[in-house]
Amino acid sequence: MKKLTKTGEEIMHIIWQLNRCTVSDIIQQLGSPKPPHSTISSIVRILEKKGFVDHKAYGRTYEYFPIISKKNYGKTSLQQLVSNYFEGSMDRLVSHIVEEEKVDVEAIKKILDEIPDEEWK
Amino acid sequence: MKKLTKTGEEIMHIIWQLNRCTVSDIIQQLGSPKPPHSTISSIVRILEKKGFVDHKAYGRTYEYFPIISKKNYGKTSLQQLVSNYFEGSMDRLVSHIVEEEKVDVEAIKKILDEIPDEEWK
DNA sequence: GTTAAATAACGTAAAAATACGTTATTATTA
DNA sequence: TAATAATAACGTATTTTTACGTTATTTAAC
Repeated sequence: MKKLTKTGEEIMHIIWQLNRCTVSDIIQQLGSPKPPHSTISSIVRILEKKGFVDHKAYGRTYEYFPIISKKNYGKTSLQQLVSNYFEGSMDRLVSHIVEEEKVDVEAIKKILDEIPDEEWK
Repeated sequence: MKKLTKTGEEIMHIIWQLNRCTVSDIIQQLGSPKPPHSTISSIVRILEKKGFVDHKAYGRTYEYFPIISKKNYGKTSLQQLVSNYFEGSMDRLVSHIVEEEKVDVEAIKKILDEIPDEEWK
């Protein structure tokens, strides 16, 4: 799976949220100053070329929709991060989170307890 | 902190590992077919421009070294990932890891138990 | 209906990343 | 030491990303 660039990722988040949207819909979500329509248009076209979105034409207007889900992209990114910065070990990542990210151990234990048995692998 | 591109990141990993190195040192670490010296040279120069490495000149040769640590970059990347794909919550990330990444709950509990008290925040 | 404003995608300019040829200097060898 | 090979950074060509101007179509207003 190709990697999103900074701007591409920003726009993808909006597309993921709206699910099906035109370029104008995307611009509406962006804060001021609003970029020109053409700017967002070309970013979306590149996202399509890279395989992140596809479109359906309604008359002259394109409605874009994601073909790679946010969940899927996030999952892949996580795996890549772990592979690159945590020796490929999710265990190490968890250690890091507890030791460096100020996440309370008890909170995590509680999370673990809330997970139904069937998902325990 | 600027984001590494795919190639940039690949080279950074080698620089992190070697710690101080010339362009030739980097090429030596790369598998065949070896890219031209000039290719790696320009990637490293861009890494320097972006603030990931700096260099010290020894005669005509530059010795490069990281000025952003692997640990630091990984940490920042993790935070960004969590912010973008796990609602900014490390807790949610941990849930995901347990539920979707086939990491055994008992293994994590063991990790938690091994962390000394002082680090429990 | 005709004009004006809004909105569409397209093409392309500008900037950044990728990739290498070229040239200069250093090291090797005969 | 002269010729050759190896190795350096630099400059630049190519591709990709970023960003908009332009033109065409649609919608709104009169």
